[in-house]
Amino acid sequence: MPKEFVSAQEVAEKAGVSRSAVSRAFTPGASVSAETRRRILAAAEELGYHVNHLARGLMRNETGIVCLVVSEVATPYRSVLLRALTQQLQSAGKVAMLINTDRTDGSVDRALQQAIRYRADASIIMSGMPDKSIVQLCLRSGQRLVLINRDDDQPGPLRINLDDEECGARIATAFVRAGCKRLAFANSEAGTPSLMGRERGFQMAAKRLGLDVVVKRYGQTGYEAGRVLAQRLLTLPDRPDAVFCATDLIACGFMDAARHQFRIAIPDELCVAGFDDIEQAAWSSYELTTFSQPVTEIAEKAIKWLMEDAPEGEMSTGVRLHADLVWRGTVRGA
Amino acid sequence: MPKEFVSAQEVAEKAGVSRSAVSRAFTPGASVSAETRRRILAAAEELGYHVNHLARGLMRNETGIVCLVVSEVATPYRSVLLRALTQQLQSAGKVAMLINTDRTDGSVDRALQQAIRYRADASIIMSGMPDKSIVQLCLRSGQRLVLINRDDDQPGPLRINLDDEECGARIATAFVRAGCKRLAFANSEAGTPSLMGRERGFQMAAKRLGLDVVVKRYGQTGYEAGRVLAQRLLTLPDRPDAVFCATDLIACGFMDAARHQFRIAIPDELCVAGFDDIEQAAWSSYELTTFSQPVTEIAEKAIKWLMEDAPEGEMSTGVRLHADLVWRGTVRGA
DNA sequence: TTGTATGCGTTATCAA
DNA sequence: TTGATAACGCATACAA
Repeated sequence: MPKEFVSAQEVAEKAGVSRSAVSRAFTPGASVSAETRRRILAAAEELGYHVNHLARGLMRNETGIVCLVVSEVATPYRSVLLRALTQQLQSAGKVAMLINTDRTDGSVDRALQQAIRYRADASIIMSGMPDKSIVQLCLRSGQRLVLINRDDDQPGPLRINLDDEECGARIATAFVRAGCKRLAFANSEAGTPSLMGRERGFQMAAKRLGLDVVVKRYGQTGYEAGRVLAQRLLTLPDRPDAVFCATDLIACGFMDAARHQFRIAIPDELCVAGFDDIEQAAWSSYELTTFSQPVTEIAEKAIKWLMEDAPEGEMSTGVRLHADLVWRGTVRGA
Repeated sequence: MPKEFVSAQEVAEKAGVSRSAVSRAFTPGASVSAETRRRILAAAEELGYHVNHLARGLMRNETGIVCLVVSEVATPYRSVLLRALTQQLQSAGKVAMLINTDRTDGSVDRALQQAIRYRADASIIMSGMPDKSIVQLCLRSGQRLVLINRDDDQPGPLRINLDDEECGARIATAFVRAGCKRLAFANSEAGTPSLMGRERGFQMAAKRLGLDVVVKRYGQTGYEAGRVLAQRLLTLPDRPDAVFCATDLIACGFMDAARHQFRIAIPDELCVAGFDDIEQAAWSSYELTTFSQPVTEIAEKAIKWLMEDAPEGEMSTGVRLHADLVWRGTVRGA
């Protein structure tokens, strides 16, 4: 039980070489003869030796650790993004350290401190916003930072965002083309830049098309919020005939309330659209028209950037990706 | 940009003390005077110093890292379990390293090798089964292992399982009490011990009650499998009037097909039950009667065990937790 | 190609 | 309570 891990020293002795030889045998591109290398690997295999990445990180100033900072991992969209990131991280030879944050103050800051303690090569932030000072500290320490869907203007980190405003505009046009007159936007109170961007784009496009939008905001971005928002929007004297929901989860809650509680037919009496394209959006109980988050592309951009030698290109200022509109059954006249 | 992390040495110089003093200031329970400690912490704060956990782990033979080995993170049940584990890990002062596995051969083994390379204090396996030899290696290295929902009999790791067979029996009884005569079980081809346990318990209890069970297995444990299984079961000459689905996702797919494609009323013409109690099971489009995975309890047991000083109690042989039956609307006569 | 010597940032031991 | 010194396991500059 209290037996320790086997070290390079033991392998060296068993293979009858020096420990530097062992080190070289496990370093790609190092200068070792084929025969020595073979003997060392055999000894290592037999002893169950595995390079200590902590010690290696100490020497190389590169740990291979990438911190993933995220709240609400259990949410469909978040977990899909998490999967894409960890998978691509692994393919790139890195390893993911997962840090859960909550809505409390300083939660993200504490996560980044953890990243620093483990000397992570980079951190990818999917929730919340870190304090400027800690961002500066990370940057000074040579750690790379990626912010996903958190609009921010301080230079240094790579910022990956979507064309949220444009999406809002596109779905507004689609609603109008479907003959809808009374537009509504069902948002959460979270007020993150992406959510507000969708709201803004939707509202402005509607105004351009000569329509007003009634906006309600409630709770978080989940199913329950959708139910409550349905309650508030569908009891209005001038009931909306088209609703753009800030997330798919909100849309699901909204649709369930609309159908089962208000007996409203979708899309005949009410058009609905969401955002994220979570798995449930494709389920036949919903068949939700929605915008798809380009998760794979997001993960690619993030990891490519943090693997680069000199990330000081113009890319580091931020990239804006396109979210495709996925036509399903909740908006008339595809 | 190429500026390095700040070390204890720099803090020591700034505070006018030795680096051992700095080390002690950051070690709970070490012997430092209040005044010295204050000065050191002030200097550290100003310089942005954070203890290097890699170096600390090297000395202490304890890294604080716990590896989470899992496939299909993006699945509702898995992501909820993942959240519970990471949260409780963090509360316990540990940090989670997430390793994604797939169905390919040796995937879990490679994950555990990664755990060894980073000298993880423990690994928690939620998917697949590692090879005996690598399990032995982990154990010999002093690494603790937890297997969640993977039945296995080799001693050493803590094994956490549910009372799957008993759940199968309980829902069989409920179906019979609801007046159902033609029982079916919708399983995946994955054939994991937990899935097979549910099938076995269901089947045996039905036999005791004088009924046969028609079993179909297809695909993985997701929504699509449920749709296909509905196709196969609901077109049978002697159509089932009660189906126990191995997972909630299968149940959702099954119900959607039953309702929208076969126009079958649930629960009037068909009773359905699932397993996991994922969030969607509570959505009003499903209101699925199901068994709830005691995720919090699972995480508690796992983390308590791997934090213990001497885990050599009888607990290490394995624990079996109880899954509650959550009554909703898809089984008649609650 | 190989071995020797040195350093990475920390904690533990010991003497003061 | 404090400081000097020796590890921890590894990678690399340098000499052979």
